[in-house]
Amino acid sequence: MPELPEVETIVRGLKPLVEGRRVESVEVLKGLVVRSPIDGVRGQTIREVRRLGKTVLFLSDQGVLSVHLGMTGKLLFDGSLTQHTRVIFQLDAGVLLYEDIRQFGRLHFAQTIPQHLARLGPDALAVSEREFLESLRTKKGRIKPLLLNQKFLAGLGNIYVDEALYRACIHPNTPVTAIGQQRVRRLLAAIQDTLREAIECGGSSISDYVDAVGRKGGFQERHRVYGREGQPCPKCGHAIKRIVMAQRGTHFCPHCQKL
DNA sequence: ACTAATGTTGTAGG
DNA sequence: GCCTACAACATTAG
Repeated sequence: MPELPEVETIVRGLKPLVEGRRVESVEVLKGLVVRSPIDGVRGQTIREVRRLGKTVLFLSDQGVLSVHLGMTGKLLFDGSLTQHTRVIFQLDAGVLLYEDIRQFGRLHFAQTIPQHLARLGPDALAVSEREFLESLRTKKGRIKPLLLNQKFLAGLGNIYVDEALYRACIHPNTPVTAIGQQRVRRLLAAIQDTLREAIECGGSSISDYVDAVGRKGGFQERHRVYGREGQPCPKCGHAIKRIVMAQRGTHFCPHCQKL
């Protein structure tokens, strides 16, 4: 799915298309992704589209529609219906489709920003060095699972954690207590550089990610470790290794990222 | 047939 | 409470 750069790309694409538009009707074709009623958006004018971590928020005067894309969720403006179209939002100009093959995504409508989103950590792009350092200092365990934890930092997923750790020369299994202040600073810089570059490229299209108008991203061509098992490290030429950590495929260079 | 896939959450055990 | 591993959710692709 959509991690921070992909969601950011979707939001930037949607903004000029749906802000100011009125939702004329909502049709739920298959309800698995909708766990609480979203009829409340009908008749609402979308004032703002915003990203919160990996969630897309549609703000109106009466409430908030939140869309988490799970692994295969898509928000498509003026797309055509497929067998995986789950929700149709008819707007006064154009149509917004929610599509989701695996249906791990979730849509909610509420008066205010939902509770579960209030528990998110600071946004990975916006967090200050001081906040990151102080929060990390109180944590235990290994660095990769910590970076995947949205309550610690919102926005990173499996691709960008591997890419950021590679750039910071930190082994994914490193105990967080073993990372000194300088290296923590370098890690945050690596995280934010990676995210900014990925946004510039329109995100990573690994399997089926596309933005709001159906365009693929380009950052997958710049991945240095993710999905590159056995291929040479761009820095030292050693073969990229793949292990399983935190139940996720984990890619790193055993020479550049030592424990 | 088996495995892995951009994510989150609940449960159990240390 | 914090941390880890595992299963579950549902579908597709190699």
